[in-house]
Amino acid sequence: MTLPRQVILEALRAAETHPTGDEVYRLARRRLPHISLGTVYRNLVQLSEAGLIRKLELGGTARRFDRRMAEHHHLRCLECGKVEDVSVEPAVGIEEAVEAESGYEVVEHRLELVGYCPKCRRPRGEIVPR
Amino acid sequence: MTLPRQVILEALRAAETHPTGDEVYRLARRRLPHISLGTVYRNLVQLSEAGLIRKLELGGTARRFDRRMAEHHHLRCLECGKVEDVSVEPAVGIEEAVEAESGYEVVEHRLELVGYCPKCRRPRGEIVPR
DNA sequence: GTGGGTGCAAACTATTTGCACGCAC
DNA sequence: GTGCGTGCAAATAGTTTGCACCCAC
Repeated sequence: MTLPRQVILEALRAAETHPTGDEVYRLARRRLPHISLGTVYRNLVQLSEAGLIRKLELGGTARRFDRRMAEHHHLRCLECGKVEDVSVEPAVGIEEAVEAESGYEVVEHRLELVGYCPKCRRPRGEIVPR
Repeated sequence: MTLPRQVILEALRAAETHPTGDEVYRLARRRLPHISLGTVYRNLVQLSEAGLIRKLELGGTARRFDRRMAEHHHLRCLECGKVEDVSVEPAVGIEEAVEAESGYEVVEHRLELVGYCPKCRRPRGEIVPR
């Protein structure tokens, strides 16, 4: 556990959000101004392989990283890009059901809800094509 | 509806899979050898905005496109990258539940299962770290 | 002749990788 | 001195965009 790795892990754990690699880089640079983007990505991969953080693959272009390890799901705002956790677990038994149907060995499932967060919601009745 | 657009749409509709932009490009080039990647992407965006195809944002690096417009979910093989449709709908009422909990306006939800397809599954009992 | 669509190439975003160096052991 | 981790920069993957041209109207 080197210093850059420590800083990256703490930055991620302190973050309210689910930062992208680039955001982690910016956070880490506050404490280590000379840290490189390569180091950040290498450590994010390593930390997620070590089971200390979780690598998310949600919609949108960038990957995000999550300090929570427990199984949970995500809610993403289409306007500001913020990603929040959702506590509901609606898909109990889904993996087994799909295994039986498809012949796949199902490892994991991911549920992502997308919409507009309270701040970015349009006032009622206003219809804006997006 | 120009010829390239027609070819792209038909390529996608004929495809068994959920091709990435690049795969659509390769398929389209069979009939239009001089078509450009830019044209393919522009038309994929346009077709999805016109509601003729669906743009998927699943895990993994590339975006995929889907000829099916009805709401459904996906099963992705971690080994060969293939993406199949899943017919189960386990998340009835989830959008409303999450709206009530979070204050978001939920537009859509996406469920993705990941695992290993019948071809890529390891034989029983063999434990291979991946 | 105007406008949308095209091919080509360059730009762009997010991520990964090659390489030389440096520090801990 | 060996080896892992680092900073830097270049490479890569996937997608988007600028530009000049062409063709239908």
